[in-house]
Amino acid sequence: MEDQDPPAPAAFSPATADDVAALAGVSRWTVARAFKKDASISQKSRRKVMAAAEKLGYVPDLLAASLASDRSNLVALVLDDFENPHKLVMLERLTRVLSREGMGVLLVNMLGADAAGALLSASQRRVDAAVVIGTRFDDRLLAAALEARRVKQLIVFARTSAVPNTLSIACDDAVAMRAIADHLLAAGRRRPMFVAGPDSRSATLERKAAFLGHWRARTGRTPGVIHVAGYDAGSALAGVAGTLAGREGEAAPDALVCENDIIALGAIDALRYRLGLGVPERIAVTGFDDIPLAGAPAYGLTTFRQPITDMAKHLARILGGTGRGSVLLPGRLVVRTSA
Amino acid sequence: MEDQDPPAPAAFSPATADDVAALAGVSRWTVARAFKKDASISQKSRRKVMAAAEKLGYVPDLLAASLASDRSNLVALVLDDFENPHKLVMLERLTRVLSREGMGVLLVNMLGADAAGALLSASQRRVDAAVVIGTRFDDRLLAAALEARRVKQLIVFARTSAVPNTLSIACDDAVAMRAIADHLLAAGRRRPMFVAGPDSRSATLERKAAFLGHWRARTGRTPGVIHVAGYDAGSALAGVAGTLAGREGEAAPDALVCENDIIALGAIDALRYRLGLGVPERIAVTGFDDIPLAGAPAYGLTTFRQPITDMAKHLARILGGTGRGSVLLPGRLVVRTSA
DNA sequence: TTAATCATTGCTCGCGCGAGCAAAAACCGG
DNA sequence: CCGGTTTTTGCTCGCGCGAGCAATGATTAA
Repeated sequence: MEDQDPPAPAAFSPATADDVAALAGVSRWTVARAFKKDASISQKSRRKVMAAAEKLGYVPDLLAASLASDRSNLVALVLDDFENPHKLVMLERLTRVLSREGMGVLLVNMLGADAAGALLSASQRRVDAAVVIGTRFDDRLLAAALEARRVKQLIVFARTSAVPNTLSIACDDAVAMRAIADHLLAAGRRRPMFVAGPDSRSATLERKAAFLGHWRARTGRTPGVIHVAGYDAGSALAGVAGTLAGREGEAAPDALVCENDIIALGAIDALRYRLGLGVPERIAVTGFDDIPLAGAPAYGLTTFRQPITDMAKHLARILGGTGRGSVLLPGRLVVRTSA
Repeated sequence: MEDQDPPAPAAFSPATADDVAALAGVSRWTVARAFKKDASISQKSRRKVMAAAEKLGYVPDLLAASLASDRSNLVALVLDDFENPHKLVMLERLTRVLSREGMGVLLVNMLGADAAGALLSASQRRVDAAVVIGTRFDDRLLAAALEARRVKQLIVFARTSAVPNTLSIACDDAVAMRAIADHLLAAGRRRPMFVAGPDSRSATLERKAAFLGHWRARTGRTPGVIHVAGYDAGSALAGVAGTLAGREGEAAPDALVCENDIIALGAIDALRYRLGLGVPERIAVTGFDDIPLAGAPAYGLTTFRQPITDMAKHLARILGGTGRGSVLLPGRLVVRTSA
């Protein structure tokens, strides 16, 4: 007797719908219907099926289902920036909302802006849609990639998009930047500068354009711009410190409007620890995104919060069939101590 | 003539191996071989096939391949904590390394510690393995979930695991905490406290145990412990401020050893902005993970960096078939100004 | 030149399920 | 109890590909 080994779990082969059907005494398709909402099936058979399924530990195989139908209930989330903690917040919301709708999330790292490769690997898994969440990627790059490898649907998240055949779900940057500009004006700031990331050619200059445009409209003057070398705090620190070193009086800004929170934190550090300028006494600083650390007392960053949950819900609606076009959702200015 | 509309891209149906085979004048299986490394195929046919594939924009359908074989080349990454930016670093490394090996990443949000649900949705997509990256999840929970829904392989990442049939890839916490303790001792600190997260029952107490044990071994005294309410900076701030308020002299610690960087940042803020205690003059603070912001001048956090890339590579090796057991990789103490 | 050997190619069968329709069963008023 | 409905159930076919073997052609030793 060799009853020593436990029933080798490695050799276990999961139950199929046929197994359940046999046990429940119905056909395979009745089993399928039992697992489908709004299916035409009697309470009695559904109960029978569910009992049998429970006993066998059966769950429908989504892979086979994807192959048979042409929906995979899988969406690719394509990311090109893992330095901004705000991306993590987005991932959390998106995975939460999408999984509640029964959709899976394929996370794709868009290394070195290889949009084509990213969308390719997504399409190989038959994703229902690819959602691009990024700052660096270029619209033209995306358009080309979209043309070459057809993902059924391309959705640009947290940014507007000029790519045709593309939906965009974003927060209204123009409104946001106006709110920031008005807040600074109301606080008596008169010589702001905009601190942007390196990708001057990409669509992230939307915030920049909105801010500069609104400020000019209200004051007649166009603020200067600092481009830092990367979307990380270190680059922002170096860039801001380098640009502002030695500026005094009217040549020095009295506010820095930053493209996002990470850059803003770097800017604050540059002002305080490199230039010895008080924030907000001498220079006000604003960010964008409201990352978790923005609220830390060390920074107290005044920033703008995007309605991520609403955006995620809208995405789910689009993927679910309800919900139609691109949207621009309103966000909210979060005033803290930095401005 | 209605050549006005471009060939509707929506109706486009991707080429299959059969299409390529027809165009190249070979059989479907020769096409498959052309796309497989180390397959038995002549140079000539491979070139023919590749040319035809290029022309049709064919790429193998991984979904169908997964169904036919029993490898999906899909790995579930199960996360239960999206507040720690370090998780984003891990995601970046893991997606990068795994995608280079041809594996896809399914991101699963383990909401409310629902390990069973998370593993279930992973298994429904036939993942080759589920990689759990978390702080909150409980080993028993995991064991139960593993039992119920068999994922072929369960791998615990960045933590050791006592669950049977499980592999673990982690940094050696014991060595790490010893390094931190020794560093503090060398700097003359004598009354440290450990700042831990809320999950006293979970396996994250490994770091705590390692630190307390080593400190006791070297000094004969057991440091106190502060449990904060959550793994976020706000909770850490509140918890540390609340616990230390009013302590003076010998009753006050001269060092706070924190379970991770997020808690450490909250602790620093508590000391500086609530208690008015200088860091590191009055109290030294250490963290764990070396998140990007740890190096910001506002904090200058002394911390411990895990070898994420090596850990990811080891994971890829395990999934690829080479690479066998659990590992404990060495990390590195990063000394900055906070301790 | 012939049989043996090897590289290369083709094929049968099935992975687990869904769409869409046909068959069966249940229901209903007269 | 019957024809007409409506609900419920079953079935054929195929999604795109892989495992593993059989067949084909190429190559070599005898």
